[in-house]
Amino acid sequence: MTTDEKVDPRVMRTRKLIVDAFETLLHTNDFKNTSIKDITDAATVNRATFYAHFTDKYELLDSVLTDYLLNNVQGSLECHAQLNEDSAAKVFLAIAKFEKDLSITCRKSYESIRPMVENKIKESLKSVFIHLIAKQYPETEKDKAEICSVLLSWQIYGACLDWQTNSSLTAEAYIEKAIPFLTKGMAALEI
Amino acid sequence: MTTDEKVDPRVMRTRKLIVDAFETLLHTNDFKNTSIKDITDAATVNRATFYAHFTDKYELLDSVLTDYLLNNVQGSLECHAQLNEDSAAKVFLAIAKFEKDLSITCRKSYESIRPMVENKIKESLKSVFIHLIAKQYPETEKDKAEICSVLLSWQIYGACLDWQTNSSLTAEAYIEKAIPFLTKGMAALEI
DNA sequence: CTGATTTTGTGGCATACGCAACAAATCGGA
DNA sequence: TCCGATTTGTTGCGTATGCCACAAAATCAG
Repeated sequence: MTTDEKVDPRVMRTRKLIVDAFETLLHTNDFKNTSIKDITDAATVNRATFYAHFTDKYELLDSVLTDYLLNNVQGSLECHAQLNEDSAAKVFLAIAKFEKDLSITCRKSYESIRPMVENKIKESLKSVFIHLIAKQYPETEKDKAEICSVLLSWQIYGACLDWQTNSSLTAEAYIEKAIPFLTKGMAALEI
Repeated sequence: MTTDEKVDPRVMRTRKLIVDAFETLLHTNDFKNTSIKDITDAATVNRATFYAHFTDKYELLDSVLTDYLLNNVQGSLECHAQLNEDSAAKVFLAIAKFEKDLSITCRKSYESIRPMVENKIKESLKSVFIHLIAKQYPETEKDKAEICSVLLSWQIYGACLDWQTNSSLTAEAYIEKAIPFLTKGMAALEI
């Protein structure tokens, strides 16, 4: 499944230098005021080399977010997970943790990257649900599975945002109250 | 004084990778049982690249020791230091600390590298004293200055070793008792 | 708005590094 | 002792990175 073509060690190394420097910079600098030169200087990498890896800083950010979501959100589910209250709750908690971590890691940048983060999260959630549905209800038509996944991802992200801004409950308590509304929607897959 | 020719960032980087990996390896591996491949694997650097930086692992060790001594022993003296009891004591304490640090850092390797360490320390001490003498007694003939420096360096290294193995005094107390013997020798420079 | 300055991409050329292969040297066990 | 297996240096070639210069775009001060 995972393409493990051998990668030149130099490529991995400079990529890591760039990503690490980027993440460190976001602790103290606003994303939108961070130039490519700032990043490459911090990474002790030539500016031209940056462009051999990423087209611009947005692609770099995207890559960082993708990696993190892959490891933490999609990784929060066992490979044999089912689509049910349990997995929905796990995903909710993973997203909540992800946003908290990110708001700390990126301090100064969080507001300017939030829209991109929101998109990435919903993409990631959609991907998770499509995968689960295809495994559990293989006969479901593609459109239906996609729409169901999109709706679930919007619900969960919306719930997460609401929890952060309006709720005084713990994440666990919040999702428990929200679960019924999610499962009712999922049930439509059974028809 | 210090030659600050611009160095290719790649050279600095891989050199640091090699040195860092080497120091880390010495925590757990005996120097004499550590192969070049062990070092380059830990450094994620190609074996051929190692030979572009060092001729063998002895030169690597030498380089590490030289750097450390330059920063810690020779650096323990102000640039305007005089050759007197005070500077001799400072150098003694710096060497004592150096050997202690090294015995911790190199755990498993300390015994197998000790002879090399001893030579490097005495070279470093000799260099320090020659420098001090040349500054303070510029008219001293070269041979005399060298001989005096050699004798001082052997005295001090011997004192350090004796303190480590036989003495229960603190380093500060030990050197205080030893100082008179050093200064008597130094006095011969004034003749 | 204008002009100056900074940032952004891109390209060519020089250099350092990765890789595979090799012979010589060293090591370790019958 | 000898033989197989590592380790050691070395080489040629392909690739990634560094460096420099340049023009276009973006930013900023007046």
